[in-house]
Amino acid sequence: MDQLQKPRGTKDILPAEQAAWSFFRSTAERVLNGLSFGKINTPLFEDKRIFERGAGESSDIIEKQLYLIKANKNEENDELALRPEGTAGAARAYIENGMSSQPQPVRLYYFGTMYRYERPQAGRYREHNQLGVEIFGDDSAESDYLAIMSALEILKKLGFSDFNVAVNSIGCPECRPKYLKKLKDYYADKLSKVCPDCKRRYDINPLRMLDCKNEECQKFKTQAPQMVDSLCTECREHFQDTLQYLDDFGIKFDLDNTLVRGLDYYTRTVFEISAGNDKERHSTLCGGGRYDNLVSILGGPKTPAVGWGMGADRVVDLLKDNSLKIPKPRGVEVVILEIGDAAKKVCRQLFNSLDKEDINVFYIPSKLSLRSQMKSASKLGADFALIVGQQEALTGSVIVRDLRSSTQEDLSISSAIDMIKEKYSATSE
RNA sequence: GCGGCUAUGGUGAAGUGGUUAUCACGCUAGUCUGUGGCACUGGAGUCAUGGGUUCAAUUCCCAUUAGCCGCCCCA
Repeated sequence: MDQLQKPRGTKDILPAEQAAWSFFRSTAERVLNGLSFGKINTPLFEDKRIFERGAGESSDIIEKQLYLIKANKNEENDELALRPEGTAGAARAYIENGMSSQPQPVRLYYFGTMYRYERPQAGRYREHNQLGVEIFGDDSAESDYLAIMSALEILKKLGFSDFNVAVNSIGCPECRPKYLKKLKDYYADKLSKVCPDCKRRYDINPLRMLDCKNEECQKFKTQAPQMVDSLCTECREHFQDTLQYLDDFGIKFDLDNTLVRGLDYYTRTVFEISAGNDKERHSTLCGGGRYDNLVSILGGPKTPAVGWGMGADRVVDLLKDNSLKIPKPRGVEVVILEIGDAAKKVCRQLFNSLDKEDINVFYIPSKLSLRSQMKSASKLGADFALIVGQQEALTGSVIVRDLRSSTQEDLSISSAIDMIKEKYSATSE
């Protein structure tokens, strides 16, 4: 038979990698629970209009990357789509579950897979895991700060110390169009001198022109109008407040007037976080911003909100690359080796008393030689082997062998139990 | 979606237009029969898939698939 392979851009997460993943998840949950975020799970797929309306039909994510699905083979329409991001679904859930009548702000977080049809590369998948938070119902800069701070806090607790935080404000539907017009007016008579990429950007996404690395374009960039100078009063004040919070709490950031996000629902604050050595932000770890109009676009009450998404796969990769300390899960701690039926009774007793103490004991009687049983014990990765054979059964003793140091001693049954108990009560947290 | 590079046992690597395709580690079976990680002896690869060129292809060519890099975009 042909061997089939996994779909492009997906991956298997094997047992060896699970420790890093659960470290990421448990750290994130601890931090977020501590900041009064509540966890929410939403469906993997939604009515595709949820995404279209929120992210914007012309955005790359919707236009080119959306996975459309049919409910079944006979279904004509593909009105469902795999979620390409988590915010729209969370906003839909906020509305549908009447969370607007709960005490505001409502702080939510989620963890799950996202789907985007695009060309895979390192740190870029068609199915990837994302951790995200959303804060609904507060338009103050406090929440912008809380959002950014919570992301950094998670990264710090994971052991990272060096990242880039880029912040910008892209204004609101009032002031943003005015700025874009200014920018295009500025470039209008320079189009012939600008690089081909920028010519293209002029129509599609003029803000990207500010980000051009081409040499010819540099001289125009410095003179170009800046978004921050074009913000309306409310937006400017909100942005200043946000930056003030970051300053006050000693969060280092770069103002980046070229920072724009790929989803249409963003307003005002936008930010991205990348690893310290990734100044260009080729591989963003976390990106987000404010989206004050999304809830009403999806048919809910006018509700300001801010949130972010974090690429779990990228963070986990980085954990491994930086060889940060990842707590190991408890495996087998003690193995009981029974040689001959005479030892059965004692072995049961040992198993029961250690199992009760929540020690991970592996006890499956085997007829194999002591030699091969020792081999298996070694392969199980146990710390201790308790060996009971004919002789021990007769004298009521047990051999306690420390498999790490290869030392062993002959103890009575009760002192053997006590010794093991002590080992694990002292070391286990 | 565009351009480029790559593809050899589980992993990492050699290598060749022609009889049994190397090496390390790992895995596995056994020897040593009351003591593991040592030692020794074995085992496992249709050289990504499908075509083509050739007397002959793992080695050359094409396509497909997948991975990686750049662009685009983003998590």
